[in-house]
Amino acid sequence: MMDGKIRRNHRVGWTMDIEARPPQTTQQYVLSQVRRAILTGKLAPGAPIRQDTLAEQLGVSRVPIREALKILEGEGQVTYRPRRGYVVAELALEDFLEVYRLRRILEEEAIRQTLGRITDEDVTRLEEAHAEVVRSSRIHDITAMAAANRLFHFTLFEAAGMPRLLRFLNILWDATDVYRSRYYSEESNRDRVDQEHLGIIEAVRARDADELVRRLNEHRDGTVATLREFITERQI
Amino acid sequence: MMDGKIRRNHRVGWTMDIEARPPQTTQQYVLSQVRRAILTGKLAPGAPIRQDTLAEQLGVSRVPIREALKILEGEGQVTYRPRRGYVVAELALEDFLEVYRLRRILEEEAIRQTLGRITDEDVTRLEEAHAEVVRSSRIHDITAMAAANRLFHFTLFEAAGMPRLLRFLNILWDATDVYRSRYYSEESNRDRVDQEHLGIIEAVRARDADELVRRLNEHRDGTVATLREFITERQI
DNA sequence: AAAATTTATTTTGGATCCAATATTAAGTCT
DNA sequence: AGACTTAATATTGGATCCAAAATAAATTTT
Repeated sequence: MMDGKIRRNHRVGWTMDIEARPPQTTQQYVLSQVRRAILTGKLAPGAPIRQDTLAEQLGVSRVPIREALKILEGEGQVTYRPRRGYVVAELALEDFLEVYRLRRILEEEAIRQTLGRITDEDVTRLEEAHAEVVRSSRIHDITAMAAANRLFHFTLFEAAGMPRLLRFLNILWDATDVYRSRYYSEESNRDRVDQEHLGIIEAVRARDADELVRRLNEHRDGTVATLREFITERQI
Repeated sequence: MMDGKIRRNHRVGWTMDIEARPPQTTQQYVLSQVRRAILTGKLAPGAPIRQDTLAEQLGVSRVPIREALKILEGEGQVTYRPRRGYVVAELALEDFLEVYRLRRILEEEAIRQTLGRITDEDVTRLEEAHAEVVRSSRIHDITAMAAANRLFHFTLFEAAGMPRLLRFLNILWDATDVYRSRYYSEESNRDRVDQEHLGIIEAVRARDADELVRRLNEHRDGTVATLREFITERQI
């Protein structure tokens, strides 16, 4: 085992793309980095998370690592067994379907609440998010598209003004982030998303709740059908 | 500030009632104690949580405290602001209503799933839980009744076999634990609960999903109506 | 050689120490 | 006195150190 001194290298030169100014606290920095590592597959599902290794890689001590891992545990992104440590959570087909089933219910609730109180500003932000989705879709920037897509949907969810519901939805979306990115890597899927978003915006503009719910369900079911295959083939 | 050595007194003589054998790790111990403190009102909503003080009281260092608080933050039991520390979460009327609204939706989903796969053993456990509710209700043991009541409902939720849904429900129940205990301190409320549980069991036995959902909603709405007043008077 | 046992190594959990920020108190100026 | 500035204190965040448990490797036993 190594035990050289910590260099806190993330304050100086760090090569990764986003993460412009480092977060307020180190744990937040660690949290975002571990999130990214899981998302990009650097930390693969089922892989144990060695605190020492991670600490060394990020140039921090183990303390902020542990606190960040506790948060991820709460979100179900990692699983924890006392004295055994943390493991990147695996998503069986069953779990995947549960996530989408819960999303269907909770998103309908959020959406209906939103439609009753949505402002023109919200609609504008929705359209802007959509524009960004299209833009990043065109240039094949999967990461940007995933982020923009999330912003698109959460613009609607946030407007509901239900913090716990929002938190649950975030957790559910996080759980399948990896797979969603895969979905966007197919051009046909990207085009489909763009198209469906248009229909969603239309329903929002018309303040037609039932139609909106219908379109969102359709939108969601489309991804589920495709992603199902990714999951099952991973299982083999 | 004091800084005497830690005595780890929770291994030896600790006066509190439950918590027979101490949990595997200190953070688990801390977690359960802080939970209890919030539940009993020792840590009142809005009150800042001083890590040093808490550490001294529990006879541990601040490290497990911090990890436990991170979990509670994830559950929304405490709020956190970097460099400012943790505060016991306050539940405004709005939040309270959100919790029950989400419970209504999620519990219906859990229940319907459960009814399709429930075993006779589950029903037996449900009846046992009910018996325990009645027993503790009779002897005016509010804490025991709250625990038994929770077991009663979660026997149904667990049988659904949906881990994320179960976790969400736990979070929602935790958020209003304090108020539910108050509800049970009224004898008439306790009797009402016992009665309604009988109806619920009946619907489960008959495998009548719609009837079960209806009864559960009624059951829930009853508490909401009463608890609403507790909340509003606290707000003043 | 395979199983069981012992020893060595790794890894986690917790305690203590130190630095940085936030909060409070004291002092200064108008 | 009230507002502003500066010093003192309290509190959090992070690093390091140590003990206990788990895992891996080596040894012994059958």
